[in-house]
Amino acid sequence: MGVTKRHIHSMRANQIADLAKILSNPARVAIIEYIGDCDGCLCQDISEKIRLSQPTTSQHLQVIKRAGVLKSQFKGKAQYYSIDARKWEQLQGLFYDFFEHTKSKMSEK
Amino acid sequence: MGVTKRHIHSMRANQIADLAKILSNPARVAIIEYIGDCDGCLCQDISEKIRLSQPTTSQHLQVIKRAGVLKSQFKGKAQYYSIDARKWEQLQGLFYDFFEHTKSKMSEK
DNA sequence: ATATTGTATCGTAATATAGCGATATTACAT
DNA sequence: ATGTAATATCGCTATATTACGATACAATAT
Repeated sequence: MGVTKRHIHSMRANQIADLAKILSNPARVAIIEYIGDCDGCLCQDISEKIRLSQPTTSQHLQVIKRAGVLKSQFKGKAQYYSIDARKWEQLQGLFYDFFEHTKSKMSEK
Repeated sequence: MGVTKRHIHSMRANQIADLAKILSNPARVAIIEYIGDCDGCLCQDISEKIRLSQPTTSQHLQVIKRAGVLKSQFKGKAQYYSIDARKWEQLQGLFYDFFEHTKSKMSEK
């Protein structure tokens, strides 16, 4: 019926899918790349850099933030975004484990 | 307008997004996990295992295959799917580089 | 030739996603 | 108090994705 059937899959499969979803849009990849560069970026600057409107950029930022990968801090009226290094490390570990686990199962055969 | 604007982003950002898309659905993650286990699986078996219909499973298999991550081989009427180890390694490398690159930029600041 | 079996494809419906303009909200400045 | 600037949210449209039943296709078996 067009809705992803989350409940039939394992927690792990859902978790990996949720995190992969963050990177499944090139605008979000570009945002993460840019924030890595400037460390403490404004939405407006990001918006200009990646050439998407401010509302669209803001929405992508929310998606990444909801997943815990972004930190943000108000300084006056401006909001400075940066990557949460701990979460980033954690995310990397999750993918790494998945890749390695799959490989180890292959080589057993 | 609801269409991802691929052309405004870098090749690299698009490439990462395309590959992340493979893992952005728990059914596909589950399929990859299962194929890793059995090495040479039938669509039907996978379908039963992940509890999605045969057509749905077949579609997901095509998505993963189109990205080059699956190999398949007919033996009579049956089609045996397995993971392309080289491509898997390559995929892992791409994600690894992205994570590391982002981290290195963060630590410079 | 016909039946059976395993896959793929078609058609369709429902939900999700991506994008933007308009508007609201918030904080600082004057 | 009013204006300005940065961000977030609302409302909308168009496209993409997910899922399934029905059906077509291909290879073996009878």
